[in-house]
Amino acid sequence: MAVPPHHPPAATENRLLESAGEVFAEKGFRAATIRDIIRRAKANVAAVNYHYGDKQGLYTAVFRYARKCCEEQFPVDADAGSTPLEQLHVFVRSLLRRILDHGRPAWHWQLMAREMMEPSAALDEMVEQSIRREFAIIAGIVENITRLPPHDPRIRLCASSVIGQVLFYRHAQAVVHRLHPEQEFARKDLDALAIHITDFSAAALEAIAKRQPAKPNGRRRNGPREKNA
Amino acid sequence: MAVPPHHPPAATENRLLESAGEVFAEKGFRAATIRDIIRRAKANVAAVNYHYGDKQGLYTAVFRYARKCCEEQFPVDADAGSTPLEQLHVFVRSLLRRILDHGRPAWHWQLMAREMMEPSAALDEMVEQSIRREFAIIAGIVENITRLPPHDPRIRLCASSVIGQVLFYRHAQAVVHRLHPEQEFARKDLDALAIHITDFSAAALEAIAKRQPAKPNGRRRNGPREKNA
DNA sequence: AACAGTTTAAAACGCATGTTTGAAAAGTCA
DNA sequence: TGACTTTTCAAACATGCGTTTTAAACTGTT
Repeated sequence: MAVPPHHPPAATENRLLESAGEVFAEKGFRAATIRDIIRRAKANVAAVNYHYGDKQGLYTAVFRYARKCCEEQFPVDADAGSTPLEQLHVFVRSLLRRILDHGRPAWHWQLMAREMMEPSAALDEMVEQSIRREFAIIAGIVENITRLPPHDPRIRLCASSVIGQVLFYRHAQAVVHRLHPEQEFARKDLDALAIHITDFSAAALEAIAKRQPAKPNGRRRNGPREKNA
Repeated sequence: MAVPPHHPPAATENRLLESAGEVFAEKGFRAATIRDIIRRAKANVAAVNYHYGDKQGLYTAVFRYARKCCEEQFPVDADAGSTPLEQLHVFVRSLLRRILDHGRPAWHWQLMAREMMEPSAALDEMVEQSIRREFAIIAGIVENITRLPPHDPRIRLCASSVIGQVLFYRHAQAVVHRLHPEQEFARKDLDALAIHITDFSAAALEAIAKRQPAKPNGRRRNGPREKNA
C-alpha cells in the first residue's frame, strides 16, 4: 500500500504499443516479428500473448492507439479559418502535417497508408470512426467555395482532388525522394507545400464557382477554355 | 509414368511470373509464399529456385516483366493531343487507365504501389527507367500551360498535384470503395474521372498562367502579359 | 537405342516464427 | 507477514517457410 500504484506495470503495454507501431509501420503485419517488437520494447517474448492474446490482437490495439494519439495531437477544428478559402488552407496544412510531420511517433500514418493499400478489418473501423467525418469536412469547405448544390457529385470529386494532392506526398514519398532530392519535409517545407496545394485547389474551385451561376445545366467540355475575366 | 501429357514446354517460367505477380501484389513480398505461387502456376516447389535462384530473384524478374507488359500495352506518346490542354487530358486519362483498368493482368500497378510505399532496389530501377521520363512529360505539359520558366520549382509542384489526384484512386482505392460505394471504375467511369481531373487541373494551371511569374508572396497584378486567347 | 543436357518431381533439411508452458518475481491487500 | 493475483521470464513446442538434394522425365542428337 505504500507503493505507487500502476507506474511500472502499465509501462510494458505502452512500450509494446510504441515498439509494435514502429515495426508494423516499417515492415507490415506479416513481416514484423514479435521478437523484433519485444526486443525494442525490452519485454519478454510472451508479453504479447499475455497482454493481447496474439499478434493480431496487438495489431488492432496498435491501430486504436494510433488513432487516439493522432486525434489528440491534431484535433480537427472544422471551423478554423474565417473564410472558406482560409478553411481550405487550414485543412490542407493540418492534414499535411499530420501525415508527414516528424515530431511525434512518426509511424501513425505509415500504418494508415499500409491499411489503405491492403485493407483489413482495421480499415473499416478507421473509415467509420475518422475518415468519413474528415471527408465530410473538406466536402463542406468545397461546397462553400464552389457553391455547388449540396449533393452534387462534383463535390466528392473535388474533395478527392484536394486530398489526393496531399496524400501523394505520403504514398509516393519514396519516389519523390528519388526524383527530387531537393524536396525536403521540414515544417517550413510542409507549410510551403500547403500553400501551393491550397492555391492550386482554390483556383480550380473558384473556376467551378464562376461557371456555376451562369447555367444550371452547363455543358462541360475539356477543350481549350475561353479566358474568363 | 502414367502422367498426363505434359506442359507446352518452357511455359513454366511464364506461368510462374504471372502467378508470382498475382501473389506478390496481393500479399507483398514477405507474406507471399513460394508454395502459394507454385500451386497457382501448377509447378513444383523447386521450380522457383531452379529458374530464378531464389525468391528475391523471382521478385525482380516479376518486376521487369511487369514493366515490360505495361509499356507494351500503354505506350506513352508524349505528343498525343494538339493543344497543351488536350495533352494534359490524354496524359491523365492514360495514366488513370494504366493504374486502374481491369483489362489485362491487373496486378501490375498494385505491385508498383507497394514498391512506392516500401521501397526496395526494384524501385530505383523503376524510377530511373520509367517514372523519371514520365514525370518529365507531365512537367513539360504543365510548363506549356503555365508558361512558367523551365526550371521554376512550381512546375514540379503542379505536376505532383496532377499526378497526386490520379494516384489517389489507386493508393486509397479501398477507402474510396468504403466511403463512396457508388463510385465505380469501369472504363467510362475512368474517363469521367479523367475529365474531372483535367478540368480541375487546367483551371488551376491557367490561373497560374495569368499571374505574373514574380513574387511568391501575395499581390498579383494583371500585367500586360496577355498572350493568346 | 543410347547418350547428354535440360527441366520437373518428391522428399527432406535447417531455420525462424507465433505460441504455449510452468515457474519465478513482483505487486496487492488482509 | 502471508495468502492471493498479476506480471515477467526462460525454455520449449509446433508449424510453415525458403532452400537443397537426388532422382526421374523429357528433349534433341547421333
